[in-house]
Amino acid sequence: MKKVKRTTIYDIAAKLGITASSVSRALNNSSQVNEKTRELIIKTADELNYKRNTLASNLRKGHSKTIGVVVPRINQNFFSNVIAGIEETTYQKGYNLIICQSGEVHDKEIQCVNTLINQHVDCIVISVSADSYDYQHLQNVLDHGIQLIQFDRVAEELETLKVINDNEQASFEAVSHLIENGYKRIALLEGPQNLNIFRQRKNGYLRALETHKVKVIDELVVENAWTKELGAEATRKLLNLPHPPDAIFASTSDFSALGVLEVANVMNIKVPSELGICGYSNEAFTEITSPSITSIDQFSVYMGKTIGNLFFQENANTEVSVKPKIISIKPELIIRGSTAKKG
Amino acid sequence: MKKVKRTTIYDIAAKLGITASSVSRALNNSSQVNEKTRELIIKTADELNYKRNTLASNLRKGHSKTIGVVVPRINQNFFSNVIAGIEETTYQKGYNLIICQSGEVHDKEIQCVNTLINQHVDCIVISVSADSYDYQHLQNVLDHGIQLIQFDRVAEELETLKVINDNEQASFEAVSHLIENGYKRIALLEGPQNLNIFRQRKNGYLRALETHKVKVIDELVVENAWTKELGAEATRKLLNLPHPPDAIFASTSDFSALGVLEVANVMNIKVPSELGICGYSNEAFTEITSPSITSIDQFSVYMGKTIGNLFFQENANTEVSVKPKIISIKPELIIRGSTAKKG
DNA sequence: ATATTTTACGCAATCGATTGCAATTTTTAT
DNA sequence: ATAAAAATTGCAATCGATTGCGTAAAATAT
Repeated sequence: MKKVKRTTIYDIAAKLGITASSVSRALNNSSQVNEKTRELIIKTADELNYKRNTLASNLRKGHSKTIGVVVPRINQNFFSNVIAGIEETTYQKGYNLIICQSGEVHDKEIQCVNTLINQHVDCIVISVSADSYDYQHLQNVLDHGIQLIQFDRVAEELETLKVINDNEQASFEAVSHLIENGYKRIALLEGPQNLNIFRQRKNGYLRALETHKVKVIDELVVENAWTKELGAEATRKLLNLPHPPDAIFASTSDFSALGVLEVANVMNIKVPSELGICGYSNEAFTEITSPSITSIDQFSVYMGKTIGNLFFQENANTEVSVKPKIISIKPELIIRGSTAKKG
Repeated sequence: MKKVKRTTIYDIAAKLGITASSVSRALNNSSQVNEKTRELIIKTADELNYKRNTLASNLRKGHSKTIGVVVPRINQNFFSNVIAGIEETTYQKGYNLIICQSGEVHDKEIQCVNTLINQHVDCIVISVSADSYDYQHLQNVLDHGIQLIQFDRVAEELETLKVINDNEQASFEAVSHLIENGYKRIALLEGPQNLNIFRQRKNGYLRALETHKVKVIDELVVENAWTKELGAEATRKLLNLPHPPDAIFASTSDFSALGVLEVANVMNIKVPSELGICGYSNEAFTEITSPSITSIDQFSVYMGKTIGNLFFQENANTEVSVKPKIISIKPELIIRGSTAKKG
């Protein structure tokens, strides 16, 4: 099964007693080939089970019709949804996706990016890993004339196309919602502050407090409560405080929020009457916990589609691109049982 | 930003007054190049920010170091996990993944496969879509000398490498578990029977009944209860039967099982005392419903890793491959609250 | 110092498809 | 029937890297 000689345009040409040029032209719908010979060529190509060698074609044409995607983890809901969205829009235009996962490790992220540059991808779509500390590798992408689109977690200082959520506003609305529902002492579980998204979410939290003239209490802000376990741990500490919070905004993820809920259950603290909980991401499970968890939907598949469309739109521009475009998608607060103090 | 001329081995050669051959050899760690010139070459390559053109390299070498993956949906837990597993094992050997989603549509699946053949991928990994009715396109992959690995949903009649779950055994154990826990009338929600996995699961169900001398009741077997909604609908019908079941095995998915649970709640039927529920896939949420749902873990990430390893293992064999290998992974029954009749 | 083996490097073809330009054939105009 | 224009097709270079073969240079042996 190894050494199968695949048929090339030369084979077709030979069989028909013509040149590979004509075959190539026929197969590419060039107008400069006779209709009858085209039909003949296509027929024999079919007979010989010809499949174009995209490698050769791309090498000659100088592009790969391929888009590289780098995400921390493929099998994380948000990312797999974004990827699905990208795939959907790009596939129909004949583009393929090469997927890499950085595993939240900066060095692997660099490796991935380099591989993609080697592959001559036409565009790299990336959401940086949590421990990224410098962005030389991304600058390098630009230097190689490769389109770069950052999404969600972005290096703000780099002038590239960006597709992001308006995290600040979403957080603002979530916390405002908590305040308006009568919660007074709202804790924040925050993520690594080197990532823009977590900074923004914190800002939204702070702005909401300020707007509603609620004092910020430092001990209610917990760093790096990222996972369910860390969320649970943070919650235990918070609820054992002399002045415990009456609501927790798990700005890091719904998993974290789930940790909060489980600890509340164990400690026999009633949600939502004694403790309000709001998560982030609108994972499927938020709907089926009891009570269900208020969360924020990021429209991840739509985000993916937006990325795909942005790429084509920018590519259509033969002009020098205008200033780096930033598309911000407004997330939606999904109100559920876990924040229904009044109700 | 468009027309960036990338540096090639010729540029490096020119700058150093040597030939591209030597540059190529140096960069490929060939032994037939002087150590000092190699260092010099690598140094200048670095200075000029050289990145190998993988297209050219692969064209010449006759392979692409790329593996194509076709799944119904990327953003379905099981599949994204398998993909993550494949990526992990293949990435470290320098292979890239091209991902396509068939969207459960046969024609798109064919398109995807053809694209991948064009791309000269070294291997195609596929889980066929639900409405696949013929497998000419897969035969075609083989005819082009491309390694083909089917997983989970496979065309059994095709002699290819396969990595599957032992669905039959898993189902058998799940249903046996229900019987042993005292459930007498066990309904089955089954999936499209053109897919091997659902046939096997049904077989396991039947074998369990037979083994425990329980009579099969036709009206308790419901076709195509695939999604949460369909699961719910089927449940409504089942529970309104003159002789309703006292357990439902949602062999299609945990989502279906979730539909069952929700309907049971609405109808005020107590789970697990009045109705046992078992799902399939061990989705994250099965753990957090109340009661939590008994399910079957498929070890999806591990499955992905197995696929990756199988590819390399087969590729190492320069010999003609032995008879098509089938690797079966034993799923694990995860017993939770929804089937604890006795407890 | 000469012969022989190694080592290092260059030459040129190759992978398969594309494309500018030239050559030929066909069509249309005169 | 002849000239001019248009439509087809062929020729040959090109994309960038790799590699078999040959030769020059260096290292080793005699």
